[in-house]
Amino acid sequence: MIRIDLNAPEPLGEQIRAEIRDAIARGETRPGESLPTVRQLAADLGINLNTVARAYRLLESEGLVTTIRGRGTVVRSARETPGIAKRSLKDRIGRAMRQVISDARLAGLKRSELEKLFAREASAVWPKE
Amino acid sequence: MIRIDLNAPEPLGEQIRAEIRDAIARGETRPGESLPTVRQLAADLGINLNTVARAYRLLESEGLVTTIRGRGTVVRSARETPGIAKRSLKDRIGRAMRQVISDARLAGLKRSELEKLFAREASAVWPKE
DNA sequence: TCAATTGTATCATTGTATGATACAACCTAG
DNA sequence: CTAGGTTGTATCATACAATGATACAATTGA
Repeated sequence: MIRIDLNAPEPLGEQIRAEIRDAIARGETRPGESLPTVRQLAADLGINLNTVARAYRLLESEGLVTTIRGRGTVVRSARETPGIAKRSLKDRIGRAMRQVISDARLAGLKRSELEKLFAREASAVWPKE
Repeated sequence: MIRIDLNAPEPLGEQIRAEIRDAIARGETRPGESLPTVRQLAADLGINLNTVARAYRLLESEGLVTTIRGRGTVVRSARETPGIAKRSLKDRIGRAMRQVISDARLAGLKRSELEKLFAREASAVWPKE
């Protein structure tokens, strides 16, 4: 179940992409499972079908889904890890993490609160460890 | 010292804003300290002065800095916390955190790696605890 | 085969980001 | 007190990205 915020500053397509990426990372939608059709999801969200289609194509270019005209879009199974240098990867994640933490601090969150939040979300993504 | 990436997908103004927010949250730039002038920073970064000016105005609207024409822009002292409901606030931070974690997972980071990364960045923002 | 279903391509419209340029407020040397 | 320099601001133009309307193409299945 995908939800977006029509008034958010983030583009609709980006929101859709992020939601689906997240659902896949958490294992909520599993390999082989079909995503809603572009028309279906567009109707549900009240937006244009092209916006959904573009989000799906982004996900395909990331290797997360496979889409075939006439059949639909399906979550791919264990994708081959793309050959990105781990150095720059960690840098990118690190910058994003830093921004979230700075925001939390400026917003007045306590460190312990943020730690709890982090632990909860991390456990949702890595359930077993 | 503020650095931006001219090729990044994020808008230049947003990058500047984020960098300065971060520097303030970490205490690298302290209350009373002056930011570079719009022309100075624009020249350093090789961009238009308006882009810097707009970023500064965003920061002012957030209550992080005060700017006076003819004098410059200065980091504000302990700002009064804006009256945002803590509920929606935590939701917002939570969503951002979730996205970072999902990204890390899909990128192949191990949970332990991400935890180290989190701890490091958190300590930079809350040095004493 | 033919209709229904699915994604794709094309074009127009709107809004945002950035930049060029001119203006206004402030400060300080003299 | 005044002139010139310094600082931020306002206005306008342009480029690009995001979204949407509409028509097209590939696949499926009765």
